[in-house]
Formats: sequence, C-alpha cells, structure tokens
Amino acid sequence: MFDPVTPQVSFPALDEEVQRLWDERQIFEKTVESRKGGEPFIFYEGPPTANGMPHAGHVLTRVMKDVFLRYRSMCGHYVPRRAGWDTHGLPVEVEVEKSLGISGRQAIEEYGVEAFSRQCIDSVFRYIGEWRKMTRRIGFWVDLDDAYVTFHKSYVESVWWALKQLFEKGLLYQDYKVVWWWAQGGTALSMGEVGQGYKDVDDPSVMVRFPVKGAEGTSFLAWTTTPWTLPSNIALAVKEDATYATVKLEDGSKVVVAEALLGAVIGDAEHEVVETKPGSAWVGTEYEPPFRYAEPEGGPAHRVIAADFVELGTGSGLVHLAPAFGEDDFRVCKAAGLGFLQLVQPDGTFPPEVTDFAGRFCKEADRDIIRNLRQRGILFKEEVYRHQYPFSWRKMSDPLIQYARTSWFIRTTREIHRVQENNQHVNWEPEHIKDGRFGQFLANNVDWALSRERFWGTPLPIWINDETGSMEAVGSVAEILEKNPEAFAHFEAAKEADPSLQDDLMVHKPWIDQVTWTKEGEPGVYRRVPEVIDCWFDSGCMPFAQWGYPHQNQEAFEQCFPADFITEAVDQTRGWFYSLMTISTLLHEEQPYPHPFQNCFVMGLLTDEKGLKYSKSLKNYTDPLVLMEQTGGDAVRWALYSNTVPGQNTRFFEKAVRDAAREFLLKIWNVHSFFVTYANIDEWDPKAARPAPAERSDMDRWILAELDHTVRALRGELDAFKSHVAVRELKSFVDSLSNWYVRRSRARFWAKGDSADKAAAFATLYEVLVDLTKCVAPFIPFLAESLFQNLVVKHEEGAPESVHLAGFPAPDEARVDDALREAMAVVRQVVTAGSRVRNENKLKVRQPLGEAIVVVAGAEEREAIERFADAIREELNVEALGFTEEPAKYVEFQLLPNFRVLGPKLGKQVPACKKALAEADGAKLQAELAEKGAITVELPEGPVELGPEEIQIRLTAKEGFAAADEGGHVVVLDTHITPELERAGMAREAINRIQRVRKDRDLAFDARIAVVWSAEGELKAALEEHGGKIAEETLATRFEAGEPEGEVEETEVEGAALRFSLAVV
RNA sequence: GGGGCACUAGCUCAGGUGGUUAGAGCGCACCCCUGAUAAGGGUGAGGUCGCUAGUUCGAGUCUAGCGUGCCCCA
Repeated sequence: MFDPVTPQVSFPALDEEVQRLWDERQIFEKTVESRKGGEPFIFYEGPPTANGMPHAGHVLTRVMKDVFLRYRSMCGHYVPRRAGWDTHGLPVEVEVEKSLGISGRQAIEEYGVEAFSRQCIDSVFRYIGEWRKMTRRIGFWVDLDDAYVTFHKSYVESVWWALKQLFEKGLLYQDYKVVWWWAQGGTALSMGEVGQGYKDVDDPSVMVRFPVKGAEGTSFLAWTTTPWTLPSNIALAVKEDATYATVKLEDGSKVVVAEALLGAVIGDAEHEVVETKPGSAWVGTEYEPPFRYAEPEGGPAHRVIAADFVELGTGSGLVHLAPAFGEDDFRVCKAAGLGFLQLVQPDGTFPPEVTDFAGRFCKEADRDIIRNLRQRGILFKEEVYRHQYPFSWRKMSDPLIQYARTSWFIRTTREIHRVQENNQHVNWEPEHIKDGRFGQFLANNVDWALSRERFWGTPLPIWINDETGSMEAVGSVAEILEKNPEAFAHFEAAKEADPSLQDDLMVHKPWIDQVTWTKEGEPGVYRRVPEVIDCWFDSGCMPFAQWGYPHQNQEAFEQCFPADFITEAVDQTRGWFYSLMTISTLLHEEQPYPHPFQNCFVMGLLTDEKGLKYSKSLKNYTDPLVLMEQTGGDAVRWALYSNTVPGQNTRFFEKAVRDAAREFLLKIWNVHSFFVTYANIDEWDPKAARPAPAERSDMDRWILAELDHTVRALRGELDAFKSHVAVRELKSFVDSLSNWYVRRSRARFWAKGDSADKAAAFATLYEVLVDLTKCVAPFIPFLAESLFQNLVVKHEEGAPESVHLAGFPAPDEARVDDALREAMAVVRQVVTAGSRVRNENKLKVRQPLGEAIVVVAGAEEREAIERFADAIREELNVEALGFTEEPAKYVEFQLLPNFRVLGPKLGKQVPACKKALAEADGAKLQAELAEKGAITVELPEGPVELGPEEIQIRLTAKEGFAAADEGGHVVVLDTHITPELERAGMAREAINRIQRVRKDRDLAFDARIAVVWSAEGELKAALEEHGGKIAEETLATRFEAGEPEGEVEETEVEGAALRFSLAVV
C-alpha cells in the first residue's frame, strides 16, 4: 500500500516534513560522501555578506547553484559544497558607523579601532540567522558549518601570500589616485556614497588670464569652476581640432579663446581677431600661472596640452588643469609627463606656503582668491552658476573635493592580455558575456586601485623601513615571527588581559600596525603601511584562501582547482568574476587555461513589477521567507527557474510563485494522487512482475518514449547549463503525462478485474512517476523527495533512502520510439481540429455524431492516425473514424516549395517556383506526386523536377463543410444527427444529470446506487434503449422506469422532463 | 560621455546555425467534463516581432542608423 494522498496538499507542510527527514538521516552529507569515488565536480561559492536581509535575488543565486549541483551529484559526481562569507569592506564599516552614530576617521579612532573591528565582526553576522534560515528553507544544500570566512587569520594569511607574490613580481606599486575626499571626515567616499549626497549649489565660474610666455600682452583665457585649485595649476588643456582665435581687445591686450566661444566670452565689446589657429598649434606653449607659491615636482609644468574632454559648450575652450584635484586632470597630465602640485592639505586647508590663504578651508577661500585675481588685473570674467555638487552624506554641510591620494595599485594592465586569453577559454552562459560585458571590461582595463584608507579590511602586508625606505612584503604571521619573534607581544598581552580577543584579530588593525622589525646591519625600523585592501581582492583569493593555502591544505586546494562551475548575477562581472580571474591569472602562471573557473553561469537581476532593481530603501519586494511560507520552497524555486533566463533581468513577483505551484507542482501532485488512489484500491504492488514494454499498449509505450526523450533532452540542457530550456522540457512532459496520458488512460485504471491492460497501465504510470520524480529532484527537491518516499523507499528493499541519493535517469534504448511520438503528435492535432469543428458548429461533445472524416496527405499519416482511432473517437465522441477517398471534395491542396531544401537549389528561382505551385491545380499535383513520386514545374529558366521532400503540402478545409485544419490535417465531421444519435445523446445527458446528483449528495465515488426514473416520448425511448450503458456509467445496480420515490430529482433533457430518484444500495 | 543587454499578444516571457501560417503561460470570451472533482480539460479572440534603411530568392533572426528602458563604468 502507498500512503494515501489527498489532492489538497499543503506544500509548506510537506517541505517541513521532508526537511525533517533530511535532517534526521543526514541526507545532504550522504549525497556528498556516497559519491566520493566519483569524478569531482568543483563549485566555488561566491561569498555574500550577511549584514543585510536576503531578498529574492539572493534566493535566485542560491537555487541556481543548487539545481546544477544536485543534478551533477545525481549523475554520480563528487560535489563538495563549501559555503563562504564575505566580511570585509566599506559597506560593513558604514553599517557599523550608522549603528554607532559616528562617522569619519577621527570618530572611529576615538571610539577605538579594536572595538570598531569587533563591531564589524558582529555586524557581518547580524543577519546570518536569516541567511541560514533562507538557505535551508529554499533547500540549498551547502555546508554552512564549515564555511570559509574572509577575516579569519588563515584566510588573511593566504591573501597576504598572494599579495607578496604580486609584490615580488613587481606588480604592486604606489601612485596618486584622485578620489572624492571628505576632508572633515578624513576619508575617501565610494561612488555609492557620493551619489547619496548631491545637492544644488551656486559656485563661481571664472575666466583668468594666463600670460603667454614670449608674447608680450597676450594671455590665454582659461576657465575654471574651482578657483581654489589655481595655486596648484599645472597645465591648460585645449581641444586639438578646435579653432582658437587671438583677439585684440579695446585696451590693446590680446587674449586667446576658442573661436566658437568668442561671442559668449567677449560679448558685444569691441575686438579684432588678429589670427586663428587650431588648438594643436598651441600645444606645448608655455605660460605664466596666476600663482607661484611652490614649484611642481616630478616634471615640467605650465604649458598647453591637448585633452579629449575639452568641450566648446561653456567656458573659453581652454581648461585649467590641477592634477591633484581632478581625475581627468590627473590622467591627461600624467600622460603628458607633467609634474604634480598639491597645495591643499588632507584636512582641506591651504598649507603655510600658500601665504595669502594659509589655514583657510579651500572651498571657502574661493571668493578671496577671486578678489586677489581681480586686484592683480588677471581676472577676466566672473560668473555664478548653479549645479549639483556632492556633499558628505553623513554631514550635508561638508562639501567633498576631488583629491589625489597616494594609493597602492596592481599593475594589471601589464598582464591583462593573459587574462583576456584566459577568458577566451571560459564557457560563459550566456555566451555574449565573454566578448561583451566582461571582454569589454578587460579591454578597457586600468590598474587595480587596491588600497583603502580604512580600518576593517585585510591589511596590506607591506612594511617600509622608516629610514631607508626599503620595502618588504610578508606572506604569513610565521614570516613576521622569523623577523621578530616579539612582533605580536602587544597582541598576546592584550589577549591575556581580555581572553575574548580572538586570534583572527592579530592580523587586523589596530594590532597589526604595531608589528615592526629591524634588520641586522640596516638602520631604521620596518613599519607597516597604513592601508587595508579592496575587499574584492579578498573574495578573488577564495580558491586558495578558503583552504589557507599555501600555508596548509595544499592537497585540498589542488583537488579543488580550478572550479568546474560558478554562478552569480551579472553585477559580478566587474566584481567577483574579474577579481577571481585576474588574481588567478597573475598568480598561477603555469596553469592551463581556463582557470580558476571553467563554466560561468551569469544570472540576470531580479526586479520588481515595474522593472526596478530590488532595494532596501524602496522596500519593493516581498520577504522571500514569506513567499516560501505561503506557497512552499519548491514553488519559489520553480518560479525562479521557469521565469529567468541567463543574463536577463526578470520581473519577479508573488504571482509567479502561485502560478508555479498551479502549473507544475499541482499537476505532478495530482498525477501522483491519482495513481496512489487507484493503486491502493487495486492493491497494486510495485514488486509484482510487470509486463514487458513490448506487451503494453501504444499509449503506454508512447509516454515511455516521451519520458526517454525528456531524459535525454534534460541531460543535454543541464550539462550545457541551460536551465531555462530544461524547464521547458519538463513542463511539456508533465503536460503530456497529465493532460493526455492520464486523461486518456483513466478508464484503464478503474476497469474491473485483473486485465493485462490494467497491469500495463499501472506499471507504466508507476515507472513514469518514479523517473519523473528523479528528473525533477534537482529542481523541486522537496516534492520529489515526498513522492520518492511514497513510491519507492517504502516498497523497495535496498532502494536509496532519498531521491537525492538515486541516480539521475539514464537514456533507455528500449523506450525509444520516435515514430510513435510523431504519430501521437498527429493524433493530438486531429483531436484539436475535431474539437474546433464541434466548437465552431455549436455541437456539444455530449451529442454523439456519426463520423469524423480525416483528410491526410500521405499514407503514413493515415496509419498513424488509425492506430489511435479509439482515442480519437472517444475524444470527439463520434461513432466512426473514416478517411475519405475523395479528398478534393473537402479540402484545398496548397503546394509550397520546401524552402529550406529548395532555397539553396533554386536560388533566385524560388519565388517563381512558389508562384507556379500556387497557380497549379493543387489536388492534381498532389495526386501526381503520390503516384509518380515527383512532379515537374515549368519555371522561366526551364522545367524543374521536384520530389516529395522538396514540396510541402498544406491542406485547408473548403467552405461549406463542418471542417477544420490543423498542422496540415483536416477533420470533417458528419453533422447529421439521426434519431438514433439523438437518443444516444439523451442518454449521455441523463448520465450527466445522475452524476451531478451523485456529486451534489457527496456520494463515495464507488458507491452503488439504484435509480428509478420517469420520462416520456423520445427521452423515454432513449433511456430504455441505453439503460445498460447508463447504469454502467453511473454505477447503478438498478436502473428502472417507474414512479420515483423519496427524494425526487426533477430535471430536463433537451426540453423533455426527467424525474428520477436515486438511492444508495 | 563610453560599454553591455533588451524591446515579440492586455501581462510575464520563449523563439541554435536566416526558410515564407511567430509560440507558451496567465488574463479574457465561449464551451466541455463530473470515477484526479473547492480539481481537470477544450476552442477562440488578441501580434505593423520598437522605428528606418540595407544585405538576401527569403529577415523576428544578419548589418547600419535612430528611439525607449535597464545595468555597469565615468
């Protein structure tokens, strides 16, 4: 016996039950352990940060990982799965700052860096409970208990090792980088933070005379909106291909300005254009800067260069450049090999050497600087303009400034060609990522700005001798101890005082900053640089750092490198995908490409109903846990699989989850429920001998052939990481099973006795359900488990104790029957056409008709259709199924070229051929083709002989018949209703009325009844004639004419009164 | 400003390598079934495949330009 199954299933409750089973029997662990001998399938988990609540996007990444891992596991692969947590970075610090109500470097230092670091550790696990719950609830099997954590000492040491490699290869260097700087807070802000702080302000816009050297009385008119950067001027930029005019003004002085802006700059004032020349002609010209408080370092200065960003919309066409205070400025000045001058201190004030404005906050000095320029007569024009300018989101009165800071860089540009080569070997899904988004990103590579002037991150392991300036990089704590055994004495002491101080913190700020050493025979002390590193570098080190490699677990690393498979959303192209591949390429030079991952499945982003990205602040998503509680984990999973396409954004909302349950889960459940109901009634035993497939009916062999086809397709798609196509195969199969096989086979299951046909039906449906269960297990693991327990585990000794320990179904040659599949497809088309004829002619299915005539184009089709004549007759409720000898009576034959075949053969003659076929007598040609196997058509360039493969015949129903066509077949219905048919129809109506009462009275579906009825005329005749049939259909042991007694049902059939009584016997 | 991706039915989305009647689900309308039944099924209406050129015997599919949206980067 199978456990009884109610059609009213609660999927959330089912999930719970299955989860309990998995826990009790440690199924996940067993799915990994039991395949240890198998070929490994290596997966890397991209570590999330658990400092926020997970949303549906996170659920998507988890279920996508899961489906491929479960699938590979069922295919016999050894699939270890280690979780990971990303724990460093600015977002973590910002969260902590918010919760502490502090902000800025100074505030953190006052709060205490150690305490701050501890807060960060708490913060990154604040929502770990929710993450674990979500992970478990959605059925993502991953080892959370053995997760790697990026702040752990062993992890940090691995990252150090990597950095040391890069340092020794000469790939780590220091340079300036212009950042958005919050001077009062003493920190750089990320783009995300800068974006939060824009507001409209009025700023000065000035034009200043820069006297041209060697041309007395001539000045460049340069434009700037940041007068405070003028003391740090290095160059003026012109647009190379623009025309510049030298203009003589009323006072006799001459100025150089872009010709296109002449009107805007000079206005109506009297002037005379002395000469014009292109910007390129001015390049290299030297000038006198407005201020000369200090001399630039590192190169020449005060000359004209060309720059691509100079525009002729506003200003003068000459732009003042101060590389210390502008990213573009820095880039072009560096490219031109010019020097550098930074006359603003990190706190935003002018240094002492800027004597006129020393100590003043730079932006506030703008007005005084302008006054100074005016007094000296070099201010040409002053305006005020309103624009958006960023302020600190923490303190909206503090304006940010662009400010060059020294940073550490990885010279990725030197090795990027190798990364590009590596990329070419990766299998991306979707493929366009390779040369599109990712490839383009690599092509535009700039050196990786690695360092961050922050607190909570992997410390940059570079120590500099404070006297000699020599540098050393270290790759582990042990290396440090070799240099100075006492290096961590301060940490040990602190730990003694406070045992809660975890060892992981010894490699973090503030402790690591106290680590120093000296070297024999060398003056000075080695002190660490203050920076920590970009947390993307951390996660990119994960292939080896998760093992603490190379300091430990060398074997584990080697076995798990490279990964066969990773998957994250498209936003990781510039994040994790880049850091993984770049670091791996730089470090593992000997590795064959691709590494460290071979297949990368890139998901699109999930958006809300309006197409907007999920965001915490908009709250535009339902908590995924709520969805799962409502409809179940499998419904959420299936909704995600069936609605998302690799690389493509998807609007995702609650409705998709409900639809998933209804469209797919419930269909499977209903088939299961149907099977169990009748198997139990019949006491059908899965252990009993089953008929060989050859002895089963066509219907049985058809669904087995469909199953096999589905299995093959599924394997192919899943092997190629095409989950969205695999989903289609499954949907289509489940539809075939539920809407055709089961529907057409129902009567076989409730047939009396022990017929061979019934045995075949049970055997087939059972086998199909068992294999289907395995096929869907990677997608909807809970439901699959529940079915598998009931269908298999309960009955089969030695069966795997979980569907997830079973093997994924393999192709089965014995089940293959493509001819049968094609035949059934035609049969279903015939039924569709016939149904349409009934619908169009308002012939309800209850009214039997005499005959359906099928018109087919070939003999094979006729054979295919005849094979399932019974099914078609039942579906269409006709007494006979016929084929006409005079097709031309009912249909038009339209002959068309088979374009795919004839296109290459005929080329330009295709349209002529089409025309010739269309104009010819289709019926005649068709007959000729059937008879001779070929026809000849006359084309302008001569006659052409066409074989059957080169022609497609299209049948359409002629007007005036009850007929319809579908897929090239035409079905004609004989609509003449004889008195006999009318009576048969009445009998069907009577059955309908009685069944309705059975249902109204809620009778058990196998209850036997006695019916006494009363009617007159044709109806009476019909009931008498078909009494036996009616009794059979309604499970009536008595069906008699007479006077109804007791509760009398009064109804009508085709206008005639029908009264009957119904009693359970 | 640069790059990427998309634009197909009222809605959400599929549509290798070009092949002439463009599909599904939901929704809607009509109908059926009543022994999977607070389920199930059938049929239908609904589409200038964003726009404009081009390549081709043939373009939703290839090319170019344009428009709109989203993402990433400046």
